[in-house]
Amino acid sequence: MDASLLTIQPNAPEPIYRQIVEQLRRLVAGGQLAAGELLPSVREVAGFHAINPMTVSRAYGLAEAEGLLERLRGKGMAVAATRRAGQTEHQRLALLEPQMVELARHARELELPAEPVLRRLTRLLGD
Amino acid sequence: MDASLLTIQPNAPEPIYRQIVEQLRRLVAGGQLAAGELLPSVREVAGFHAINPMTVSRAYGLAEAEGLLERLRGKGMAVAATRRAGQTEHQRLALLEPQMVELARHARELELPAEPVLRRLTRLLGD
Amino acid sequence: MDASLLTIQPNAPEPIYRQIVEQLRRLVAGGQLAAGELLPSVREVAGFHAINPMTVSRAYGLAEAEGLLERLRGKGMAVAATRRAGQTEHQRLALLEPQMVELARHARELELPAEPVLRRLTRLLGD
Amino acid sequence: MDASLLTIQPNAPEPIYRQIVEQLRRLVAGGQLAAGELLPSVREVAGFHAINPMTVSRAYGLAEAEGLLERLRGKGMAVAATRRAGQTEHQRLALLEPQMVELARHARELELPAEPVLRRLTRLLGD
DNA sequence: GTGGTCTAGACCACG
DNA sequence: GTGGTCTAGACCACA
Repeated sequence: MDASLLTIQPNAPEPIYRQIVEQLRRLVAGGQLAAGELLPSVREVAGFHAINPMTVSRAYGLAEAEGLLERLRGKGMAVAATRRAGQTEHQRLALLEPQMVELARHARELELPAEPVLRRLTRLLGD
Repeated sequence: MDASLLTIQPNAPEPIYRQIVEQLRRLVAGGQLAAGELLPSVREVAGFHAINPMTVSRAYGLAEAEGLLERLRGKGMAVAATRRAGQTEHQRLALLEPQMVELARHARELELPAEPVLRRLTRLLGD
Repeated sequence: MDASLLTIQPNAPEPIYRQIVEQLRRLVAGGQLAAGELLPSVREVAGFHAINPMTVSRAYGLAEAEGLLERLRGKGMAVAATRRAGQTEHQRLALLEPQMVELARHARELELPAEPVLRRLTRLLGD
Repeated sequence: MDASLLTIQPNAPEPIYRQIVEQLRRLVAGGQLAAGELLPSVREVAGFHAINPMTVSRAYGLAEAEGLLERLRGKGMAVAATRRAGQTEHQRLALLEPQMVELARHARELELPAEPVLRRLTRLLGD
């Protein structure tokens, strides 16, 4: 995996370390990161995105704690071998559920009908 | 307007005062809060949702600073008279854009095709 | 920047947090605070002037909201990088306009001729 | 005296009742309101400026308390007979002192030289 | 170390 | 009745 796979927004309200952890979760669930695959080093990620190494380290640590990653001594962090890549589509969709619920609530507050929202999302998802 | 119009999630990562400000923005843009309409008092909102009055006051203050609300001395806060109720659908959709972009990015990270995401959202928006 | 650069008058009708915001505006516009410069920490300012940290925090937060300052996570608040230090003299003079208009109105109400007012101000500005 | 002599800014941070009291002080000191002169009624001022009668009443009450006005039974409020109209220029200038000091401080914070400030004020005072 | 959020409560200003 | 300001202090999040 390459450091450029991660998207970091330093000024987002979402803290950086959590941006990383959550992206890792999705990339593993979606199979873009296969079990056993080696992650870029803390220094590499930190350098590439110009962020504090401690922040990356913290993210890796949390991902390890939840069983997403595992530490390979002398080699770095890798996707945990126990992770079967690619959960079912249904399981992956469930990870998006909270965000979709919130989006729907906001659309309702804006008195937006479903149609334009779906049209715009169709375009965005089509990329 | 009634204090029950606001939805507060005390345990969300989003701070309460910002939840309020952002909901006000959407409710005003969507026309559910008309220009000139009086908002529930700080104490009323605080009591109803069992939060500290200062938290509500902070939200109202910020909304005033950005020109969304205005203070009617001795009467309370009202939607700013300069706010034309109900922007165009296009303008309201633009307020959802960042959230939709993020949702699409996450779906891509999960390697989810567009179809199941749109199907689920159609249901959620239909309510 | 040093905490002593700020002048706080605890008994002025102008609330403390706004005294701070407005001083920051002028100091940045005047170039005494350069873009990127780190501000004294909340605790430092609060301690130096014997006021509550939250009061300072509130001022910093508002200044950030209006794009004057930016948060450097873990390091503190700094003058926003987008702020070009030192606007033109004309722009800075415009920031004084409301106060000058009000002063002139009061002089007129007092039936004071221009001459003694200008003489006194010349002295005050000469310091 | 006519209600239109008073300038009211309902949205200024300065509370309305104090705007009135301070204007009365200056108009009396400057001689535009002569000792014994009758003021417009509370209702008249409130109606003309579209503000709450209680606010005007409070201002009149305070002005009476400090000996600026006096209540003439059945006739209304008048400038106190003991007020000699027109203090010396020096005394009137002293009433502007705090505002001039503050203006000078702000100019210094803006790194503005005396010359453009005085030039602008000359124009404003000349009206 | 940095700032952020929230609370509980006092007190003020305004109408 | 309304909102505003400030305090003291707890606790969290981030680097």
